[in-house]
Amino acid sequence: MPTLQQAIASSRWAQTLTPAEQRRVENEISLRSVPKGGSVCREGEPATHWIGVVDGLIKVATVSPEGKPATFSGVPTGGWFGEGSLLRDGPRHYEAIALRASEIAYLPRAVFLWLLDNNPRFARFLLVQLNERLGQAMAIIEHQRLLGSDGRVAQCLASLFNPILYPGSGANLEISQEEIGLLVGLSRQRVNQALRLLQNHKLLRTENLGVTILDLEQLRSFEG
DNA sequence: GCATTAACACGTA
DNA sequence: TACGTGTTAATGC
Repeated sequence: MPTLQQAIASSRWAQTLTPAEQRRVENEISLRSVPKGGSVCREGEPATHWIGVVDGLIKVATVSPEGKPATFSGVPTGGWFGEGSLLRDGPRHYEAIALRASEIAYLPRAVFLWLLDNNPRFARFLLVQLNERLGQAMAIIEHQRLLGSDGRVAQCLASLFNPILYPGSGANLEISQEEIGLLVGLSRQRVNQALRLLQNHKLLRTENLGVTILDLEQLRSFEG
């Protein structure tokens, strides 16, 4: 169970803060334990907080009117999201579900905007993050319809390992094959098959609980 | 063909 | 014991 200080220290943007800014963040941030399958935030509700994954794994998705889920991306430990809805000051266009028991941090909108207005380094961090997300979205659009299941698994893992968005993770990520399946919309067995194929191509190594990336670039451009 | 569910054995925390 | 993994067989689109 992480403390407030550990939660803040694990976030890269926190290192841009002045002592005074750090104090305000510590005072106003809140932590919540979300059980596996629990809701982190709901589609349609007003965006009141910036949301960080202190520990765990969540997926960000929408549900179509027919009930079909569409996953945008997974967010592992160390990731922060929801800045788009905060900047627009509108309702969230997506929901977030915990894929495993997770510790989630909520930073109030007022503090987020205050940091954005007063700290250029924080603003720069946000720009880099937004730009990186845009790149991810483009990659999804470009590949989604062209790739088979193996390619989608490769893309999903490559985005989870994005060193700019999620610096803490390193080359190894603790994620079960079932969790990957939930992210990309495939069965565990099919994910297992895709992982073995990618392992044969020497792009990654499967471990007992998780995967180690050997070649992020090749993984990102894998087309099957 | 391709993916899914169900079922089983195996290894590890 | 509980969980994740590797594998196979039957079923559906």
